[in-house]
Amino acid sequence: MPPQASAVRPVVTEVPKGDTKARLLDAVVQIFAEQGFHATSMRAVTQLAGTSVSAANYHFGSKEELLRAALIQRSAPLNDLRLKSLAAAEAQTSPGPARVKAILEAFIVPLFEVQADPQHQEDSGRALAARLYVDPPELVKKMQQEVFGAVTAEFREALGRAVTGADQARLDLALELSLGVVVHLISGRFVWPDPRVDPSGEKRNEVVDNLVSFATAGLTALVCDQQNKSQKVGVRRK
Amino acid sequence: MPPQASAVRPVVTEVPKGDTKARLLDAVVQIFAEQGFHATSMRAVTQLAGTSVSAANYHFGSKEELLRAALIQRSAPLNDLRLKSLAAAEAQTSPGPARVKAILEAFIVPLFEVQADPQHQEDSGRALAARLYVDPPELVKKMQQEVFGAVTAEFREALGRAVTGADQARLDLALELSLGVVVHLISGRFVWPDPRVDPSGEKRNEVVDNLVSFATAGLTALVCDQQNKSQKVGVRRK
DNA sequence: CGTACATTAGAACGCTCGTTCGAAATGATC
DNA sequence: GATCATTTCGAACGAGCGTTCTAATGTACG
Repeated sequence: MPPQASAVRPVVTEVPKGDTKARLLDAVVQIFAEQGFHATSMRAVTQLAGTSVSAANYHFGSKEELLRAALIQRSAPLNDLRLKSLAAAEAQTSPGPARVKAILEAFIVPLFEVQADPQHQEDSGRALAARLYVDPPELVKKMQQEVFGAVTAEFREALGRAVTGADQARLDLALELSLGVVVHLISGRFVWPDPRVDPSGEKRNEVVDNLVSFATAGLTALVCDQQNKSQKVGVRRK
Repeated sequence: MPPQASAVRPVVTEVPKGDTKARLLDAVVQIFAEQGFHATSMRAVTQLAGTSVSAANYHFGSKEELLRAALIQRSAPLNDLRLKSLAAAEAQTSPGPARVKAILEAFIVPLFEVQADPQHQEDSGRALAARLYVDPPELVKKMQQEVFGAVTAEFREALGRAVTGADQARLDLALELSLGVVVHLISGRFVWPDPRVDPSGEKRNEVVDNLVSFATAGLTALVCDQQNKSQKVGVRRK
């Protein structure tokens, strides 16, 4: 960064100008997604962004506010895509509610599509969302609700419409469990097919398909098959 | 190991004597389960254990070794209970493999039974296991494999016997997803019925029942209903 | 040119972290 | 009682953290 000043100066362009804020947002997303909140240091973030910690605090005020800004920015396209997919699913079966599988599809698939957005080369958008569900609560839980709460509520209502008669508590539990499946798959524990042996992403899509099927079957079993209420499991036999 | 030589020793009792190691193990489990590895400090642990950081390092050498010792100690009863339950499930349908639901039951329910062990008043054993799947990988992943790997492999094989013909990759994925459901439910994100309004634990057991049903339905959908391979989902429509 | 403004970098602050060290306790053995 | 290993503790070290302060940039307008 220092020795280009004299130069011919063909453009300037590239990275440097006033996009420090943008680079900081990119960097914090990337590191936070990989490491979690506690392990994400301002120095690591600013170094990755090619700037200084004081610049970061100048623009965002604090580490927490920096992360919040990044979350809001990054979650917007995901939220849009989810809501659009949900609307499409409901329109397809209108009048009448969408099928359960279509709803879950609208909830899950966008998580793996935003990744394909060429704007953000990394798949850190996904890992970011997962971190939100995985990091120690107090700090991050509020942001999670702030960023995803409204959209999740929409899906909850859509599911309620799709499976009339099921009691709300079981549906909430089922939705929570579905969320768990997604989070676990995203949170880096699962080893995805190597892009080099799966360039078309076909195998990755198959995994997503299976994920949707798994969640649909599980949720359906809880909220539709009411007879399983009788065949209890022998918990706490003592 | 040192101070049992004198034998008789009717009193002394209470907390103080040579059980510093035990108290440290309790403390590190409790805090790590709540906060994760990075947020767990030696000072917090030793303060909770009523001793000093130097004592902890004297007994265990480092923070990492302390956690490893705790994990090994705490996972042993869970592993035992799981394997015993699995053996019982397989014996019940012998000859011939156990049913899928029975296997998953043997895998999941013990997580919620060790908690009832009066020896360990806290339910931190569960949260501990969850942390293992949720904390940033590098440090903890090896411990996870070290502590749970063998038993998980046993269940994988049992499932392979139960659903003959399913391809291994899908079964692995399904098992991974089932694990995800459990982890998510355990990891503190889910708000359990308050023990004060549910003293018998009945509602908690109901949640566990539903958890098993969910996982069974999801897993069955992936590895048994082979026809769902055709009705693909529209991922990555671009 | 000079002034005002926004932006950035570097140094320093106070704090907590894991670890280490030396000196007190403690208890068993002679 | 003296000796010795085991155990515990307080103090300190160096490192990293988030944040703040100050000075140095560059840029736009009079």
